Amino acid sequence: MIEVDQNTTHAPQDEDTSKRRQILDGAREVFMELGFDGASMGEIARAAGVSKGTLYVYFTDKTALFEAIVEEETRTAVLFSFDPDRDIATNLTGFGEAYIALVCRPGGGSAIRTVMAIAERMPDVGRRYYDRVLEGTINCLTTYLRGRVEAGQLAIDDCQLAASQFHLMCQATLFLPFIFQAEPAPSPERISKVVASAVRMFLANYGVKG
Amino acid sequence: MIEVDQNTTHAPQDEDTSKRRQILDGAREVFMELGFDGASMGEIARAAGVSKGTLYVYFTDKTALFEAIVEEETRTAVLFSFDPDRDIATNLTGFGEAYIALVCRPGGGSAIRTVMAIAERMPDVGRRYYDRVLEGTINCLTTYLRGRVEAGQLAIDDCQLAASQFHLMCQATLFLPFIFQAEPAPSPERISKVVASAVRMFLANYGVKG
Amino acid sequence: MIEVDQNTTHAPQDEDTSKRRQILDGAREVFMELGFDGASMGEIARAAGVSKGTLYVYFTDKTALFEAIVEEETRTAVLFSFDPDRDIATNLTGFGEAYIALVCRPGGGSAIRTVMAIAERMPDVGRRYYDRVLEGTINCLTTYLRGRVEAGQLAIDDCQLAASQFHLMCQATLFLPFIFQAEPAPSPERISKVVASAVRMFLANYGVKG
Amino acid sequence: MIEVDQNTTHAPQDEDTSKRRQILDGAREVFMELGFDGASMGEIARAAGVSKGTLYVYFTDKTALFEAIVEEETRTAVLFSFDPDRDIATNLTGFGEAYIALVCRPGGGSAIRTVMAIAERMPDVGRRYYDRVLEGTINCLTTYLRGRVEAGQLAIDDCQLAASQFHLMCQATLFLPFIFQAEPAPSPERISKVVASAVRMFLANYGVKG
DNA sequence: CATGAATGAGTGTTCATTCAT
DNA sequence: CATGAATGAACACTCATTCAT
Repeated sequence: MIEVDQNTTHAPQDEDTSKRRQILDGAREVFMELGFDGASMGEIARAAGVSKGTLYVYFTDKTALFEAIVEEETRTAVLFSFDPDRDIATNLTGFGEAYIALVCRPGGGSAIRTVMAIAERMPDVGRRYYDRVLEGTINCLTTYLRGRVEAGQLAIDDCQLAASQFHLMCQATLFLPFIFQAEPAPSPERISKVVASAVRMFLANYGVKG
Repeated sequence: MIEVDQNTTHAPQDEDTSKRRQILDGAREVFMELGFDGASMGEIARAAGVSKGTLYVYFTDKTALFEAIVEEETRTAVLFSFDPDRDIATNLTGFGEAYIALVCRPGGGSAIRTVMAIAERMPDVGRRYYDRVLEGTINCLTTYLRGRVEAGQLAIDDCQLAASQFHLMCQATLFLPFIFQAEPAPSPERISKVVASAVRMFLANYGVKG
Repeated sequence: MIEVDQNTTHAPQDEDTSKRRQILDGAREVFMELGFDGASMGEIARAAGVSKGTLYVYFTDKTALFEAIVEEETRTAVLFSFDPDRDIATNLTGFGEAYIALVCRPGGGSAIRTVMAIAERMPDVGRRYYDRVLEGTINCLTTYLRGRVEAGQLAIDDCQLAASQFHLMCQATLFLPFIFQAEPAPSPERISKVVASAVRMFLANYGVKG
Repeated sequence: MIEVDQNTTHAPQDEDTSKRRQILDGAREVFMELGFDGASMGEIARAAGVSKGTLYVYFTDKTALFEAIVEEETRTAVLFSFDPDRDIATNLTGFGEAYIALVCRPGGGSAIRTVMAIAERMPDVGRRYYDRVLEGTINCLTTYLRGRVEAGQLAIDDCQLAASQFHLMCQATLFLPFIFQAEPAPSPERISKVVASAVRMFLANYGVKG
């Protein structure tokens, strides 16, 4: 009758029980495909391979589960690196191509779409996602640019603005048609061309002449 | 006995019965605030000031009502004009500032957000909206640019790409934080500054030197 | 200002305005096909070629309209006649074949089915229909049989029972499979055979020997 | 306070969870009283003592629940037995009285009525019910008759037809008035008289003389 | 009288959530 | 802890009925 529970370490309060992982993975899949409202807890349970009840052991409600997914998404955001040994054009091109390939791959825009969709009703979620992922990406670039400015290789007044400009230019003709389902994912060649054009424009304006 | 009534037909088949307008207005409000799934027909009826049943007299189902809203949104899309008597920088600045003021005003991004959110499940709606509104806007600019190229005032290889680049650059640091609720609507001053920077960069690259 | 209404005879209180007829005809069609609950007033209005509102000018509600249909159905019930100049077998055969052909033709069982379906919830309707149509048909036969008994041509104790027996025997293997959609409407040949067998059995039992 | 519960599995996948039984019982009651269209899922839930949602755990929709009821009704169809040691008249009388007592008892015609009512819109349901219940009953009798024919005790050409004739004759003056609510359930005495008359007529025609 | 626009109670169905086991 | 049966509030949608014209 006495039950000695030696298994204290596998309690769900642990941040990463395998069950919790399963749920997060299943939930991401469903939420990203169907959006917050379109996703049902039943579907999520099925995708995660757990019972519906278990969902509520780890997350208080649908919203909390969704927030956890988005939160995680912000932590897994890809870090872009810049190689100081290579020239600016190469670094910008590498960054631009990697970024566009990432967001314009099938499913690549799901998180952006899903979070943007809910941002009005869950402003905190929207803001956190923007700050960590989009602004994070841009900040990465901002920091790189600032370094080049300090090294006298670029002439930029507002590096943050410049980073945002470059970030957006790389998407020209690519991201919006893709995410609105007006066009399929762009080919690597098309991406190269667009990013090359962005790099050219960027350096034409911010490059140090001579 | 004589009754002068030029609007004798109160039939719902009329394209613009006041009831139909009421419904469209109420529905737009609710759909744009809550998204397709988040909006309920009851809420829409309340917002429109009609009964739930009446909704179904004018629209076969929720989807049809939503599509009608989006359709209308594409028709009310603002047309941007370019004045051939003014110089390119002025025209670009005017376009950029008007566009950003439009989409970054409170509620200005709702349609984009709402349609983008549903684009995966309703690809036709997404595509039509993109084609008519976003591409429509860009095409407007493309045409203008092409004219200037032919007039020898600009040196652009791919005018469509250039238009998209400008269109996106104008949004730098503004639209994404706004739509993700990370920042409030930008001030006219901030818009001016960002658009001015975009114009500068655009002309630095595509302007004809001399 | 004075309006002399000479058209007093076409008011809806008249038992047979053409509008009333139209409605009854449309309603019969729809009720008989879909049953009381399955039929909608909208469908009936469409079938009758009048507006929904008009339905309520002539009938207080759906139930009253249904009752009027059934009532009418009882009045249009076919009268079967027996020819005293022909022999009993011929008369019974004629009656049997006519009756089965009537109820086993496509749509012929609709009234029976529809009224039977509602009889528990509208007992008056069920009883009246039974009394007037089914019992009416049997009474017709009963009267004929009674005449033959009095004429010494048949030996029947309970003529009503005998009439009902004959009425049912004629349906053997035909009506139930037909109305349950287990078999299509029987061929005239099959009907002949079954009725002939019923006549034979009937006379074998009730016929006067010698 | 002590609860003995040997049925520890409360899973709905079990073919006969008590909940499933409860639902079937409640649904039968409501469907048989009000018909398919007249019955509402809410009413059924109330009658079954479960929530509306639970209905959908066990049955995919209203139609499936209805079909399950009818299916079950066909399986519970009474089997009639004939005792070879007793004479034909006794066997026929036993069968006839049992059958009429069954279908003319209060509620005894509900299934027939309900299924017949829906047969046009759900032909499969109608056909299956007819085949299994009505034809099943008649086949039972057919088989018995065929045996007697082979034993030289009856002279019947078409045993199926003869069985159907007997089956129907037993109902004479009883079933139709009962199901149309024109008369209450018949007394055993009345049933006896009618069945006796049917047996007499049947043997007068098909009996072997001598 | 005839209309059909409008209603709102009601329908079948789904789903986030709870809880006994 | 994990389950999944059970719930009930909410949903999209239908329809008998009303009423201004």
